[in-house]
Amino acid sequence: MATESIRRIWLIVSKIPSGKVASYGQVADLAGLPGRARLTARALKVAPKELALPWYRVLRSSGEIAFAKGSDDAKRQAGLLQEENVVVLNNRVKLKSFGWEPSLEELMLLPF
DNA sequence: ACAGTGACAAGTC
DNA sequence: AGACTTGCCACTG
Repeated sequence: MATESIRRIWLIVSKIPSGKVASYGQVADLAGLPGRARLTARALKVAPKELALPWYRVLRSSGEIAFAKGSDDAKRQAGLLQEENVVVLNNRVKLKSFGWEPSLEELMLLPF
């Protein structure tokens, strides 16, 4: 069974809007877990696929896709992002253009 | 108990 | 642009 922290991370990820991306650290922060970027990575790895989380909208703080460049996982992620009109060049996304900046209302809806 | 290992990040050089 | 270091902590052997 997933821990409370893991479930909070899943909740945040589910709120990243289509066409936008967030970093592992940002997701952890929003989940009330500052400094826990690696837990975000773990949470995505163990997430049951029935949740259908938009895991591919989560990138490194640099905007890079976390998977090794050229790997099947990286290619799949880039493809999913481009379907949402997010531009992926050389395994990375420009956070300046596509980074998610949650509005106040969105933050208010969070359960903490 | 203990050492390694992560879908990471920020700081330093 | 890289390469390293430290901090994070759940999980695994």
